[in-house]
Amino acid sequence: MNNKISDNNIRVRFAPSPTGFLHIGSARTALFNWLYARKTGGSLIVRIEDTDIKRHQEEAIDLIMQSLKWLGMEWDEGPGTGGDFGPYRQSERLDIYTENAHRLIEEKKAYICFCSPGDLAKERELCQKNGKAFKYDRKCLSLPQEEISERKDRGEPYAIRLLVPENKVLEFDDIVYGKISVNSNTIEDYIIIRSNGLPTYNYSVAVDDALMKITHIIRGEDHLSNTPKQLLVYNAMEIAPPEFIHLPMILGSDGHKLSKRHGSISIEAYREEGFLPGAIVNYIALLGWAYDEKTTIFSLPDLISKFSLENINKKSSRFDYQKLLWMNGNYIRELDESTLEELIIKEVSAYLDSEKDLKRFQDGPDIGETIKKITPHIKERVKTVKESSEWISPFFTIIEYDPDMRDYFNNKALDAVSVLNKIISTLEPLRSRFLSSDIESSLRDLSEELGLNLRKIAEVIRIAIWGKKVSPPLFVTMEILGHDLTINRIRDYLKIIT
RNA sequence: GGCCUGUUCGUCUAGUGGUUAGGACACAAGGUUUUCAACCUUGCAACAGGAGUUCGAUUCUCCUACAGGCUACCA
Repeated sequence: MNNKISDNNIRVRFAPSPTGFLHIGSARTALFNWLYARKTGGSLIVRIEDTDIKRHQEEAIDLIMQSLKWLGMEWDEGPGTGGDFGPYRQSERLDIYTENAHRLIEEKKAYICFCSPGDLAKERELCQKNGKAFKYDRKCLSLPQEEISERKDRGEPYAIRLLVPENKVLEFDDIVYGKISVNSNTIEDYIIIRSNGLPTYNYSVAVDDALMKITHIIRGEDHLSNTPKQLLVYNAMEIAPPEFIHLPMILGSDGHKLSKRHGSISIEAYREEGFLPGAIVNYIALLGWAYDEKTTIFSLPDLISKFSLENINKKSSRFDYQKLLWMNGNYIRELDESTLEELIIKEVSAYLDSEKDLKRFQDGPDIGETIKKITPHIKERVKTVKESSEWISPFFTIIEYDPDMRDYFNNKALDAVSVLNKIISTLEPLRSRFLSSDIESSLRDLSEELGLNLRKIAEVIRIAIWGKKVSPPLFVTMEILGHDLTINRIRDYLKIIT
């Protein structure tokens, strides 16, 4: 995809399992891998871990890669991209796993197991009841060779287990979490190849990382406890393990695992909600990483130049939608006008098409033109692109006055009817020059004449022409609406309140 | 249950053996203002608890509590 800047051999990988959309947590993992690769001039490998047939969804692969690209990340090797260490889908590497497993059997580092999952589950349950830790009892380790051959020939299903050495200290130095050491006795002879021939995660991941010459494994903290098991595979294969960098988890606002009940968790959903990729990247970069004591806004190039593994922290963080919103508002304000216009045009057009309840004008104002005019005035008022529809749609639709807007002025010491009539006569002469500056000065004059402050006058007009208590800046709004529509809406409103 | 990990304002975080423990979001008040925002000012608010080491611990060690992860023929 792109030529390596320098051949320093740093190789990192992002290895999603295609079970759905790319979600927040995986996106952060991908981001840190990508940043590290770009920072060091190394390579980012994308590998699809699709060995779970039940949960596998073919479409998810594309969805995930689309989201990565949308966020601004590209990779150097992967499915569809190619590379010297492929294939990059585990489902296409099955032979590699079984070949290696059989070699391990020959080397007495693994063995065949005929125990049925059902029996094992029963035993496990029993242990749990008695409060004891279950560990596979190696029943099949001592099976005579003839029996193994015989049962295999009979077609009896079997799995392959890794022979875990006894009482060995498994140690690694995680760049984030420091020295981690576990006694091998706490690990059972876990299955590396299931009876259906497919490898299990802890085995295939280690085989692939080893064979793909991954030098730095950057992944979620949920894999910290799995690492010793994978170390066992490296040891068995006699390959030196890579560096490990575990990232603190991203939790929901209540401190529990991020899930749908916390709101949107997929990057795709945030895209649809009108979030900008830069804002999302900026926000998730700050979950578990900080550059200094004050900087919060980072462009992609900033992140690349400032990122370092040493600044990753250990504490899991909670996803704060409010802060993401704030961040997004920030990015919207910083966006150049024409890009923002395009986004808003797309959003508003889709909105007008999809909302069947809206009554659109037959030959209403031009969407593109209108949005160009109003964008500078709403860009600092919206936090997502999606919100722009609410601010803009009354330009193109017949407004409905809901009941509390109808009698809004009833209990106010303000004669709305007479004020509105005066406003009409003030505005009518402006027909040929219906510009916000002229509108404003005429209304200021009127305000003085009536001894009524501009705020009140604006309030009446706003409700009459917009049907809401909140609108984009009023005089510009009137200008864009145009003389006739403005006057007509005021007249309509008058009819309703008299 | 066993194993592994973590704990600074409500949230994201900075930080150090001696600091008025800093910033950001959120919240509150004020300013600006045609509404709402944006913007500016100010405020609120934290070192989980207990022992120890030390002249001195938020910082180092241990224990407890709480939280998270792994403990599958899921990844």
